[in-house]
Amino acid sequence: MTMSDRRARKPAYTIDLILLTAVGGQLAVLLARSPEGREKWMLPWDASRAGETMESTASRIAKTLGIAEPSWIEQAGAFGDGKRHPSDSDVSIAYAGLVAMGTPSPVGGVYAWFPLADTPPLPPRQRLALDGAIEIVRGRMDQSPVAFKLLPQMFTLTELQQMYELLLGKRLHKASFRRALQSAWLVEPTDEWRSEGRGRPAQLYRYSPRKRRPAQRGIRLDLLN
Amino acid sequence: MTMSDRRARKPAYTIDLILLTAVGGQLAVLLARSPEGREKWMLPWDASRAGETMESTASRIAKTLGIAEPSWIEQAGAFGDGKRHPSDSDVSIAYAGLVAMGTPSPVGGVYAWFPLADTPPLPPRQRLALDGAIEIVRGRMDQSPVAFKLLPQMFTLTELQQMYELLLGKRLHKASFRRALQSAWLVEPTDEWRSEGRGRPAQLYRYSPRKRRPAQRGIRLDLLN
DNA sequence: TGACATTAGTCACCAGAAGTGACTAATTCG
DNA sequence: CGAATTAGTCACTTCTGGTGACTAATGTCA
Repeated sequence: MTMSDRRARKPAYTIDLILLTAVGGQLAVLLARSPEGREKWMLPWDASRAGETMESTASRIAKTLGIAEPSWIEQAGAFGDGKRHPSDSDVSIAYAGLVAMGTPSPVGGVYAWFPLADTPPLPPRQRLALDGAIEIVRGRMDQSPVAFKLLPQMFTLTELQQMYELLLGKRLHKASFRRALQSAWLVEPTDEWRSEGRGRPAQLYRYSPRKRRPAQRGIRLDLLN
Repeated sequence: MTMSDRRARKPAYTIDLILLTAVGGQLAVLLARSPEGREKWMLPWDASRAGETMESTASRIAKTLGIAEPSWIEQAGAFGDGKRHPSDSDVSIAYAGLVAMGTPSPVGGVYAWFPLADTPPLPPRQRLALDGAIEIVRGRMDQSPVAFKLLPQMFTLTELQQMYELLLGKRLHKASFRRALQSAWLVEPTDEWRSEGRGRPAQLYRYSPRKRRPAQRGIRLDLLN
């Protein structure tokens, strides 16, 4: 079953895919034009096929969008509660996926990236799924190398910092950021440099985490507020 | 539909409830005796009824267990992927709930608290749900007052510290813990004291978070390891 | 009754982490 | 060549958390 023959029968549950990338200094989500109206949009979705895991369904959906394998994928929750959805399913399982910026995207008028600040109205259940997925991604920053998965394999430290600033929604100090990066052993320098117009060229790094001590850190009760 | 007439028809999806509490210095989960065998156990579950949200279904299940409203509840993910489940549903949505220690529990031989380290075999899909729920609860410690929801309304700071130690799986230093607690403005002292046998009596506190500045803290890249 | 054990609560010191501004380095542009 | 621009580092300060030792208030028991 694909999105186009979604009226065939009522599926038990469907998979919603929230693909995120960074474009123009903003997070953006991939939406599909709804067959129901010229200017109606929705999250890509489909029902699971026999023998598929939920995550492999999400991957398959990504593939049909012309996106190669997302660089990261994770379940973002189950949504239902009577909210409307393009499928007639009672419940949909949302998967959040990240796509490295600069990945060649589907052209055509069927799919398009929308900056998060400027998304069109969505079916109510998908709106919840999208908001939940963003929260998941932002919340995973500390546990998962989310920022790296939004960048190409090689990147400058300034690009990495800008990605963190984008996800955190606040400016970071250059020296602090690099010091933290250093002590976390997350990146290794390559021998390539990139000259971006004016200014001193920047060294390119790649993500290459090293095993370390279990990061014996203190309690952070202050985050509870 | 209840657990006992679960063969009536195949539900689209079911709700699994993972109720956790602290007993004897350990986290424990509430399991129900399976009708299929004397010594078979399972997570409490049920199908959603018409007009119910998924979360209210979870609350209702808790109520049928003789547990008053859990002090905290949150979705812990959707599980399916062909793993077996007492229901025949394709997918189950897991909800994690916390019960304050000392809450009167269902007697009878149908329900029982099992320390996490000593749980009986569970249906495969429920095993995943349980593990996922524990991870969720442990991971929410920084964002949610999870530890407080496992304690009665009034508690000593030593009890609170022990609860954090239980959830974190490591010892904390008394002075550090209290300093962090102080600067987080999470508790307020009552004018009651509790004498626990020998030793100086301890002052009782209650959870009473005050709004504060958004805790403008640094980046924690070290957690990525 | 008075020393001792036990638990609560606090203090002061120290080490390490993060905030910050200023500095040097390497490039383009005019 | 000099100004502008971006990369990269340094040193100083501030703050947070780790730690052991201290005082306080109770019960226990010789």
